[in-house]
Amino acid sequence: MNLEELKNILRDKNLKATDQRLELFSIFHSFHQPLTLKDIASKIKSSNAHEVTLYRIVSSFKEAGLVRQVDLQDSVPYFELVDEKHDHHHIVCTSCKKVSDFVGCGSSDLIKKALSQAKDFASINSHSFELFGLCKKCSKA
Amino acid sequence: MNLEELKNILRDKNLKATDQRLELFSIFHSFHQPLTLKDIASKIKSSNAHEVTLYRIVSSFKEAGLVRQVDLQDSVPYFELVDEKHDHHHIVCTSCKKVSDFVGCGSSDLIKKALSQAKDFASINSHSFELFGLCKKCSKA
DNA sequence: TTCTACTTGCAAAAAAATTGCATTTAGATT
DNA sequence: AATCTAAATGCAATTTTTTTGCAAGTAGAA
Repeated sequence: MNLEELKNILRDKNLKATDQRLELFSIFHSFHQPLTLKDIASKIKSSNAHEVTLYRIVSSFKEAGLVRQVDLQDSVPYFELVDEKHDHHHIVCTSCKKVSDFVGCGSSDLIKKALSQAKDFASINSHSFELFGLCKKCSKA
Repeated sequence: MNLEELKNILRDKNLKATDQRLELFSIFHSFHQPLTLKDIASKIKSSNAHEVTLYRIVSSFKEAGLVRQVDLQDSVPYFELVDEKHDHHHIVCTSCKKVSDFVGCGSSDLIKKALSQAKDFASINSHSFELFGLCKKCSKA
């Protein structure tokens, strides 16, 4: 997604394209991995964005469908850009917290299977799938 | 798992089998669905367990591997008993928060696939997989 | 029954998230 | 370019959630 597309999305949601929103978006974009609010605060500290503002921006991005909240079993919420194109998930090292990606969890078959089991559900709109283990470094140590 | 097995597990972890721990376990056992700390507090209110104690018990159960923390995208942490036997996951209605189960996400194949993609990872020990959608009631409304 | 380490209750603190309001600003309108 | 208005931000304060320290209580071993 480029700057113009971003501005259009924001405009559609009645969100103004402020410097801080653009900076936050570009941080997400350049790190493309899940970030905590503290991660974001440390990276954005050049400008003097207030912590409350980060909460509000992240929450508006979530509502706008730009950002998704991810649970990496680390007791703090992580956030990352929504990537519609890829069925993209995470592998997390429970020791050093390193995060790698993987693609293709085959969710469409699983969703069919799940709906056939759970007769009381009509449709599935999203899913989470994360793997937890040890990276090679931590595995040796 | 019966009472004796539970006591043995607690004993192995140097955890004493107190009334509150046994009651908390039986709550998890009888509801067998993910519960928040508030859920637990409301169900246990017969006895006068202090909120802090619930935090501590849940956290000790987590460390003991009895309980797992589950993210249902509801901004509060949920907890449920670990069920080693079943590869057991949740379908959550994003409207009314109803939770159903489904079994068999085929994680072993996915883990193989993921490890072949993420060359920097040695092993996977656990995974999360939850589906979010609409139950039939909310779908009609 | 006694003893000791683990547990709990209570109060308090720390951390995380939310809210109200005055000021500022993006971007539409003139 | 100047003006206007709804939305955004900063700041202070509050609320909610989670953690901590310590004295008193208790499970379970000796």
